[in-house]
Amino acid sequence: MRMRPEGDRADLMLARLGESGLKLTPQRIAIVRELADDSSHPTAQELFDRLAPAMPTMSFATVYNTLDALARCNLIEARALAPGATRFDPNVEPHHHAVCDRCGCVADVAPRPRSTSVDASLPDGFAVRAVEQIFRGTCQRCRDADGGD
Amino acid sequence: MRMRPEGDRADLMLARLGESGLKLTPQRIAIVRELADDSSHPTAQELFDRLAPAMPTMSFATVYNTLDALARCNLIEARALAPGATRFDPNVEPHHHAVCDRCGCVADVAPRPRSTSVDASLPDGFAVRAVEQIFRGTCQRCRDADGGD
DNA sequence: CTTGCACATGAGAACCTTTCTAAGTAGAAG
DNA sequence: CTTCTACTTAGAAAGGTTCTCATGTGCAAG
Repeated sequence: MRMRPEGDRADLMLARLGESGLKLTPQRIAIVRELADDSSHPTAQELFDRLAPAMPTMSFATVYNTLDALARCNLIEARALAPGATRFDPNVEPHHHAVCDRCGCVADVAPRPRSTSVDASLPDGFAVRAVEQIFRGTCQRCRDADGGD
Repeated sequence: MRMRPEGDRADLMLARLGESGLKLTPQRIAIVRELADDSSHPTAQELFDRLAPAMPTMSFATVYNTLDALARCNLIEARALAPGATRFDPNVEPHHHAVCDRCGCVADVAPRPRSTSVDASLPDGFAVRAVEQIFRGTCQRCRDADGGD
């Protein structure tokens, strides 16, 4: 994974969306641009709130429809990292997550080379597609806040 | 982890609940007995449905309150293994999960000895409390069904 | 140009999951 | 018996997600 100039990933996602036979409507373009370079793992509500000022008539249905279409094209992944709202991740390369118990923030964690080897005692006949790791704990900010107030 | 005679784990959980100053009401006893020896990771709804025939007046609030109390006492854990309803797990020893993409069933996976060593590139200052692993894929049943129909 | 069609959108309803509230109940303490 | 506290209940309310359906838009066919 290397650095990309801004907008590059959004353009790539839009191109792939188009190739899949989906129309590049203003709403879809706005959602893709909002999400493409965002590593904060936003919820549908958060995306909607950010887009609302620029597109006041957009509805939740469109946000969910677009996120669903992006997920089908393997351009984003929907993640259940904690109870509550689903989070959407534009990073589809294998990687893991650190989730703060207190504030709920999510950070990407690079995979370890060996973490793909599956020698765990899986159920008989279970065909593994992916291995997800979630590191639960407390982020720097929350630890600081804890000591401070 | 070793085999336990039936009811043993339920009794242990009830004893601990009592020690925590909580009353052992019929509702709580029923919920604990239903959950204690169940490794299917049921949702609140599933528990409610199973208990309803025996306790027709019980409400969801009681199910959630009890699950919350059990979680606070570290007798169960609430898990977000997929988008949708939270699942409740009576196994509080460190372990991982295999989740079927198709039917959503969940099976426990014994932890690997080395899997607790955290040499991943975590965010600066992140204090790890626990490492969760989720193996995503397809269970035997769904693979068989796929070939069969 | 007009018509028809397939696809998208928008607004709100509907649905599911979870939490909250108000009122009632049971049991222990005095 | 009275009082106090904890618990339960039913339903309302609050999030999150999906569905419905009328409307709109762009394109292809006629």
